[in-house]
Order: sequence, then C-alpha cells, then structure tokens
Amino acid sequence: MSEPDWNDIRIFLALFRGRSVRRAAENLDMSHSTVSRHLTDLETSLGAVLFTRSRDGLLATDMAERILAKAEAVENDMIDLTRTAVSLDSVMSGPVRVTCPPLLSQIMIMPMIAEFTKRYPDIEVSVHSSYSFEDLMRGTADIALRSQFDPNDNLVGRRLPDFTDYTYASKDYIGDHWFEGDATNANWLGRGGSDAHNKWIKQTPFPNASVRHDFPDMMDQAQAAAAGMGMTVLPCYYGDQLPNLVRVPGTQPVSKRPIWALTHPDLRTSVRIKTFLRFLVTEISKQEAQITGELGVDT
Amino acid sequence: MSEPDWNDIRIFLALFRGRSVRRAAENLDMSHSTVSRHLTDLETSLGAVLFTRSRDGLLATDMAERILAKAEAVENDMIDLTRTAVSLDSVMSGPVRVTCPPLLSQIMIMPMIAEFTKRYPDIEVSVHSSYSFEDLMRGTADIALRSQFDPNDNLVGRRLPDFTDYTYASKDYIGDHWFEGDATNANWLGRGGSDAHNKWIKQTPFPNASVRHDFPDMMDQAQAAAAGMGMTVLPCYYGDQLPNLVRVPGTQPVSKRPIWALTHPDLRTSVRIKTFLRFLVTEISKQEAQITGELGVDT
DNA sequence: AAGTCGTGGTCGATATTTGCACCATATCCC
DNA sequence: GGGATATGGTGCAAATATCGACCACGACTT
Repeated sequence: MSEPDWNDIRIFLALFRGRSVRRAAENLDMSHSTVSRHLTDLETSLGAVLFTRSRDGLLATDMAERILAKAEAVENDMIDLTRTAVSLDSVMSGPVRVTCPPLLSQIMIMPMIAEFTKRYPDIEVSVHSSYSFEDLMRGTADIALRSQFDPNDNLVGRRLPDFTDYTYASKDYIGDHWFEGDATNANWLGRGGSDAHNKWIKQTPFPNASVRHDFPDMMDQAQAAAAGMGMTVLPCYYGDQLPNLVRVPGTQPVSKRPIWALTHPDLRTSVRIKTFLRFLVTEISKQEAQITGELGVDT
Repeated sequence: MSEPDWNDIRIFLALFRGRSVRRAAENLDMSHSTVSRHLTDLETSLGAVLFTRSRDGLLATDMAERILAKAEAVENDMIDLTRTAVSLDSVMSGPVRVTCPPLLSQIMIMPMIAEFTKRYPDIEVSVHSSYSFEDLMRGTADIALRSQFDPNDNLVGRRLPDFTDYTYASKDYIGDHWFEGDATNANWLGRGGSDAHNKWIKQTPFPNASVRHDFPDMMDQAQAAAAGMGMTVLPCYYGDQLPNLVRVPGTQPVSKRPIWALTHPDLRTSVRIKTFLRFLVTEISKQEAQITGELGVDT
C-alpha cells in the first residue's frame, strides 16, 4: 500500500535482465540478500508478484512483463536527467583561486585539482602557496585552506579531518640506532630558519636527542630522513606514503592540527565556488583515514 | 562521480515546489535535516548546484529549471507504473481458503480480510475455524494459522510475533478484591469442557484461587470477566482492547504462544496465495506491539 | 548414490541513515 | 532596539538497512 521506493525500480530492471537475484546483485554491486529484500519490498508495495522463484532463477510474471516498459521509461528519463546535468554544468566557467600551505598543495591538493579541471574544463583553477589570511581578506583568493580559524575574521568555513603528525625515520636508521625498543644516539633533523632554537623538540617523544643538519623545507627534510640522516616529524598522510620511511616504533602522534576550508561570506552564493568547495571537501573526506593516520602502514 | 539516488528526484521535486527545505520535508513526511542532506547528496552526485540557499528559502538555479522537466517525466513514469500495477492486479481472481483458531479469526483476522478483499475484489476469501492440520493436508484449505509447527509435516511457513497472554479482570472487581496489592478472595472463571479439573490454574499467578462458573467460549469468558464475575487469562491483543478489562496489577505474562502462517509447498508458487500470505504477514507484523503486549494499556 | 554447483531465503553483527535538539542567521514587527 | 518567527546547518543517539555467513533445496556430474 505504501508508495514504492524509486530505487527499487533499478533493482527490478537488474532482476529482469539478470534473471536471477545473485546476478542482479552483482550488476548492482550489492549483496544478493538486500536485492532479495528489496524485491519483496517492491512486490508488497505494488501489491503484485513480479517473479516466481523457481529452481533455476526467476521467472517473470505477466505483471513484470507489463511493468517493464514503464520501468525502462523511468530509467531513460533518469539517464536523460543526469546527462543534461553533466553536460550543462560545463557551462560553468571562470576563475577559482585557492591558497593553501605549501606541503598540502603539492602532496594532496594538486591531484584533486587535476580531477576537478577534467570535470569542469572551463573553470580556471589557480593555486597560491601561503600561510596568511590576507589573500582571502583582500580578495586575491576565493578559497583558503588554513589550520587556524578565528570566527572573528568574518569568514565561513567547513572543518576537515584533523591532520595528524608522527615521528618518522628510515628503516635502516632505526635498525642502526634502536636497541631493545630504545633509541640510542638518535638525532633530529634541524628545521633552521625562524625556529633556530628548535623548541618544537620539547614536545616530541625524544626531547633530549641532538639536532643535526638544517633543512627548512619539509620535503627536503623528508628526503633526508628517508636517506637515513635522522628523525623528523611529518604529517602522516605524507610520511606513510614515502617508501623508505616508517613511523618510529613505540611513538604516539606528535600533534593533531585542525584544518579548515575557508571562504569569504560574499562568495558563498557563487555556484562556481560552491561547486569547487564541495568537490574539495568530498575528496578530502575520502582520505580521512590517511589524514588522521587511523590505519597502520600500507604500501 | 557516483550515480544519483533515484529517490532524491522526489526530494528535488518537493524542494522545487515547496521552495524551502522545511516545507518540502513536511510534504515528504521527513525531517528537514535529512532533506537538506539529500539535496547536497544529489547536488554532489550531479556535480551541479540546484538551489542557492538564501534568507527566505531556496532559489532555483538555471540548472534546476532545466532539470525540472526531466524530473517530472520520471515522476509521471513512476505514477504510470504504480497505476498499471494496482489496476492490473485486480485480474487476480479465485479462491483463498484460510483456517485459523476461532478467537483469532474473529478478533484479528476478519478486519484484515475485509481490507484485502477491498483491494483484490475478485479473490474469494473463505475462513474456517479449526485447530487441526487436516484441512491443509487434505487440500481443503490453502493457508493455516496455527500455534504448533512440526517441520516433519512437510509444510512451509513463516513465524509471526508470539502471542502473549495476561491475567485480566474488571476494574471494579479489582477494586473489591484487592487490598494493598494482594488478592483477597479472588476467583477464576472456569473453562469447563475438556479441562474440567482446571489444571491451567497451576501456571497462573494465583494457583490457589477458587474457580467459579463455567464458560468454555473465550469470548463469553471475556464478557463475564468484564462484568466483574472473576479473573481470566486472555491474549493481550484482545484483553487490552476491551474497555472494562485491565491487566491484574503486579502480574506477569502467563504464557507466550508462537504462531505460524503455514501453507502447503505446492501452493508456494501460486501468485494468489503468495499475495494473500504476504499481505497477512505484513498486517499482523504492524500489530506486533499489541500481540506481544509490549505497550501498556491504551484506550 | 554421493558430491558439487547454482538457486533463493534467513539471521545476527555492523554501517549507514534518520530524526531530534540545538545553533547561527536574517527578517519582520512592535 | 528587542523579541518572535522564519530560514538552513550540525552533532549525536537511535532506528534502519546492509552485508556476509549460513541454510535448504533442486539439478546436474561423477
């Protein structure tokens, strides 16, 4: 009696074409049990039996035959609808200017932008590495990825998964400097520059280890660590994917940094900006496990 | 880009017509939050912005306007489909013969059959009160409702919610015979007939209470109890709905009896039988709370 | 006759979705 | 200015749907 679930029409079509619950389930990429349950749902809501279950698969009833044409009409209209949507959205054109911290842009954001421009070829995306909010406030950028968010700044934003940092070193380095689970004579790689006194080491698992070398750029530092020159702290979505680096055994996350995708309130209504922002958030959320470091090391 | 959820088209239409998330939600009988979430889902899966959220409700974008026609086409096809299903299924005709215990048929099953025949006017339903399986085995009945099920009998069936029995008496009777939560001088109503020695009383909360009168028919007994002549045990789906009866305070369920809807394996493929069986199971499941006595007394 | 493969159906642990109670905001009205 | 009443959005507990491992049955093969 209740209205039929429109999704069940897809299932009906798959059942009709597959002539078996299991084949239909495979085509629909579901388990055969949920397909079976949806079939009974549809049958009860229509008040009619669509298939008689027999020894080798399903046999369509008269009712199923008659409904088929209507179901295919629904399907065609849906195909039509999605096609107009995806074809028309390429009308969207114009610039989208993103600003984000350097490492983030190189490692994570660029592939996403590549995907985005493939889908919306007439949108011109530009990326500018920076840590400040000025771009956004001054109107030289539309979207900013930042790890600080002060609501007073009159910006709107969505919070993304927290970026987690771990301690990394090369496998060989750990083999040479670890003895029964303890570090012996291990060293950090210096970050130089503004943090010349290396205060950050105080918050690590090895606050008394010595500091050697000086690599302000984080990617340089990662390469140095991979080459066995010492320990370093990296976002795990980056460190985990580098082949020669491993998390230093027995250590916990060094820090968790919140990340926001921010934009100016005036731009919230822009279809172009909104589309990009939504795309970005979806893509980043897909990699939540990598970002928060939930999973162990996988190669 | 994942395929759009077909149900989201209904939501899109409701949104377009309601011009606000909350109004659409009301028409769809959902909460505004899930409508909002589904809108975002649809927009991301289409890769397009359908509405700009503004101060007073939603404003349809160009894209929404263009998609509207297609969405309405889908809707019309769906309406068409359900209409053919509902009109064609009245082609189903022939007899369905049900057998079930007397009380069940009168109190619970008859209204359902009335509903069923309204929906399928050409199906002739006949009900025969009986406790035995013979009808089913001999082929004089198609469907049996029974509280015993021996798989050896070569029958197929579905289990329904357990029927729960409670102890009932009239409000006045309890007022007269109860003192600080204890029964004083209360009596059972005799069932007579085969159970002349009233062994069933042993399993009740008042095994030593006296027995008066003699009413073999359960509906007579219920009426006698409602008139204040004593206590009796009734299925709670029946006792709870009688205006003058209440569950005797402080008592637990006296018994729980499983119920099966059974049919002969040969009949399983019959569209007519299957439709009826499915209808019955759905309707009875709706009243699960009343049958198992989960809820307190409501009038 | 026994084993294997395919069919649909069933049940319980797990994921996902939903609804609810909030929040921030904007408009209108007094 | 200060409610009062709209709007859409969000975090969390509860309801719901999903999966996957089973079962029973029938049709083949061995």
